[in-house]
Amino acid sequence: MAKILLAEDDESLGFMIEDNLREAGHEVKWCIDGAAALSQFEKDDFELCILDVMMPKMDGFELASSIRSMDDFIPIIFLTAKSQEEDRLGGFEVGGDDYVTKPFSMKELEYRINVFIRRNQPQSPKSIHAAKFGQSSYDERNLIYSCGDSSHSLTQMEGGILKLLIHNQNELVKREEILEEVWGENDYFKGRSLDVFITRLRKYLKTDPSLEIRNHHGVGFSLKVK
Amino acid sequence: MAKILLAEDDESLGFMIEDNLREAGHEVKWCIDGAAALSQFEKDDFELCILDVMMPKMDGFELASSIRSMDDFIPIIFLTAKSQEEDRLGGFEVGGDDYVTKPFSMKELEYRINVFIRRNQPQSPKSIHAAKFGQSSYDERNLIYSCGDSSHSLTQMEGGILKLLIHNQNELVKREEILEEVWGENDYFKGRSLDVFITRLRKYLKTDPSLEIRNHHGVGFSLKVK
DNA sequence: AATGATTGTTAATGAGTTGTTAAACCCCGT
DNA sequence: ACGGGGTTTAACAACTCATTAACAATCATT
Repeated sequence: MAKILLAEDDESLGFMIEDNLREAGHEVKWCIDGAAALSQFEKDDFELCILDVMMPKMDGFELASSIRSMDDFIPIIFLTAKSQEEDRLGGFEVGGDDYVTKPFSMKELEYRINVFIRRNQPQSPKSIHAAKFGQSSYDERNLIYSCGDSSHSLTQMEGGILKLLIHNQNELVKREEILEEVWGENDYFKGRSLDVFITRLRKYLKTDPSLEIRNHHGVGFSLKVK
Repeated sequence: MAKILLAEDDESLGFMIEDNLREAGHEVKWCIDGAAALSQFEKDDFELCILDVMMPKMDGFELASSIRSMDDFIPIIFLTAKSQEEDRLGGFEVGGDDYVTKPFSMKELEYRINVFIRRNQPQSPKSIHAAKFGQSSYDERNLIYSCGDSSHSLTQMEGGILKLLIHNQNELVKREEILEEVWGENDYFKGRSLDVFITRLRKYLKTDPSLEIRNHHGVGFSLKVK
């Protein structure tokens, strides 16, 4: 499910965590101290870090800030024996995302891991993912544009373009960006197709007076939401 | 910073949280029970939810799963007085992302909020392309020059020249530099075009009295910012 | 101050881009 | 092969904006 870096000096605890996470379908690299974890992090690509705070050689906070300096985004979860607040806040200060206080159950740790994994996977297959904009909404998965009570189902191309525009609403999206994203290629005729679809989208969006697709001559389009 | 829905039935605690979050720059809607929070959520667009677990009419978990059925992504943080594990896990089960156990410090809550806000931001690294100069700003990506509340959309050439001048504000930019950068070639006629665009830019920039495009005879131009 | 070169400004031109409609094409299932 | 939905191409109208022209103002050099 995810590739996880685990830094934990307690042998039996570390082993148990590693084992449980493997069981849960994750790929785990367990390091016995902070220094080992750091060099492992540099060598390999992980999706999530679980760091014990109290460790020999390099503690969890130090390790976290080293990791943060390399990767601004990877989720970091601390394991801490102390429950004093200053320790927890210290963890957030060095760029941690969460902490679990010992003793903890594997179930809780797994839930916390899943929160971040879910967030890193932009689309979960089940979700409805209906983006709202203006007085309308667009369901990307089912390609349905709705305004008020009326709704209209879009084609692949229409939907792809609208999705891009919504994702960058009030922002200019370059012609080439759209062509690359929706068609995968950028030639003269695809460009003319794009214009055709823009016309169609404008027709659909006419039901919502707060929306407007603007052209920026020679550059691209933007979806203006009043 | 973020638009937050707060559901908390304890009056004094709710007020204090609302006040603190406002102080921290957030926009907060505080609801006194779960039912009120749910109808508020339906009416408005929030970026994050903070839900007390124990509430009259509709408890936090119930509320959370209603919210989840509408929005699969919005971060949900629970406030819980109980520290029993089954309660925490229940929170994750209905789609919660985090919980804070009472009593907690505002600092800790804010850190947790920030974790999720930070994670929700990275979709717009492009919109920050707005450079300020004088009392104005120029959004390079969207080719929009704004001064005060008025704004004007520029063409490619206008934008290219202005960008160069802003990047070298109060510095002399040679004619040939501009021609090379914007047109890719440097002949007599492109030079005359440049002069035309300088005129246009001067017209736009007239709204900002602290700005002036100066000519350096036989050399180039500079954007003077007082 | 006189001269020629450079720059400022405005307006006209025209090449190229976009908007729109309609027809042709293509793919898929029948 | 046929039909239907979706995409692409075609054709033309409408528009935008870079360029050019034409002339005025300014500057550098003498």
